Order: sequence, then C-alpha cells, then structure tokens
Amino acid sequence: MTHLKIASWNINSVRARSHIVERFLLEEAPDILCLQETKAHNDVFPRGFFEKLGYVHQALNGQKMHHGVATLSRVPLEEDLRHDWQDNGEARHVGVRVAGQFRLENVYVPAGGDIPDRNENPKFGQKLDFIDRMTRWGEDLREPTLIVGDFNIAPLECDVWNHKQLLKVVSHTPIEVETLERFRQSHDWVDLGRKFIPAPERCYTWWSYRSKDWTANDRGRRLDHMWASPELAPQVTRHQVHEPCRSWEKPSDHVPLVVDLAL
DNA sequence: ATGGCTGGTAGAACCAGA
Repeated sequence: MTHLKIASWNINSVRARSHIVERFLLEEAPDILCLQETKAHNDVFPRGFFEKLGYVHQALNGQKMHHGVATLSRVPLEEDLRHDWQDNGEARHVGVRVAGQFRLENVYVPAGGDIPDRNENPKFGQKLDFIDRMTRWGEDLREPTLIVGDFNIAPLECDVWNHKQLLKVVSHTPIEVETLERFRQSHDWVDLGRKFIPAPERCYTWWSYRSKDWTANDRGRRLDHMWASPELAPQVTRHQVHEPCRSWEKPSDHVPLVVDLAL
C-alpha cells in the first residue's frame, strides 16, 4: 500500500509567493503540488526553487502575465497533456499520469468577468464554454482521475457567505452552477470537499483581498475543488482546507486543499 | 460595504482577478 498526499493551490503569482510556498511544502510535505494562476511563462518559472525542495518532476503550462498552471512532484509524472478548453490559447490546464495508476488534472477555470451575461460580457460565455468542452472530455474519460484546481464556481448555497446576495454575482449564478453540475454528471465525479465536509457545514477556500480583515465578516466562497472519479474516490482517506494560510505573510487570496490517497 | 486590494508589466488616468 502506497500513500500519496496531493495539494492544490491558486497561488496568485508563483514568483511573489515563494516564502509561503516554501513554508507550506515544509510543513505539509505533499508528494505533489498543483498550482494555479502562476503568472509566469515557462521560461521564467522558478524550476530550481522547487527542485531544491525535492519537487524535481515538473509539468508546466504557463504564459506571460496571466493564468498559468504547474504540477510539481516528488514522484515521477508521465504523459503530460495540455487542453485548451477555452479555445483561445490561454494556459489553464495540465494533466499527468501518476505512478501508472491514475490521472491528475490541474485546471484553472476562467473567472468569467463581472457581468453574468454572455451577450454583454464575452468572458462569461467563454467560462461556460470552457466547462462545456471539459464536460465532453469527461464523458469519454475511462481512467481513474483526480481533477483539482480553481473552478471559480461555488456550487452549493453553503459554499458562499450569503446565497441570496450572490445569486447574481459571477461564481454563484444558477447558470454557472448548472453548467458545473452537468460536468460533474459527465463522469460521476465525487466532490471530495463535500464528501468530507458535508453540506451545510461552512467551507470556503477564497476570501477577497479587499477586506481589511478577511476573518472579520468571513465573506468567503468555496471556489477551489478536488473531484475524484467514482472508482478512485473510496481511496481518498483525508481531505483538508488549510485556512490559516490566508493569514500568512503576503498571502494568496485562495488557500490550499490537500487530499491523502491510499493506492 | 462586491470592491475597499493585489500582482504583472510597462513606464498607465493600464489589465485582470472574482
């Protein structure tokens, strides 16, 4: 029996966050770290920084300025793939196979802009189309898979600090929730967050930078997720949201998620 | 009080995040 610990974190610039990434890797020691919003082209990605910490296997999909994902691992990775589910060249996905046993898909779903209307705001349409393409991919998926990342959607009423107030706010609109639910059904994905922290228990992974004290009103949303194929889900033995990271020095606005997998 | 902040890049009275 092998155990693997896998973490996912929207880091909001990998280069601006090395102090807290190092602290997290030393304290939590995941075998694999999936980062989103690295904001670094592959040419300037801090490969050596992660190699020194033991994460010598690296699958990168970065671009200049925005977006970007990276999967850093102590165990060998095979067959890295990069899907462009938005069909516009943005770097938002990298997928690998781990230990010859399962696929690990690292995804950064587009935020979708401010206005929840695809006619007034093309970015909102691109977000929905991204998830539709991901859904078609999921329908054909035959391997045990863990898909992790920033989905930029808080699906349940208890995934936001105020359901009624956020119904018209991008990330919690009914059309986004329905679109994400169709994706979930395409492969019978198991939402590990809610398997381990059942609704309606409070569970957030993101708090805005604009509040002086993120803990004061606790206006969070659960935007980051780890979903498992139905055959893989029973092998997940633990799931954690590392909320204290939101108070670390110069934090990301998202906190890391961690699962333990018994293989 | 859902933008009050933050990072990247340029050298902005910028863009994007969500």
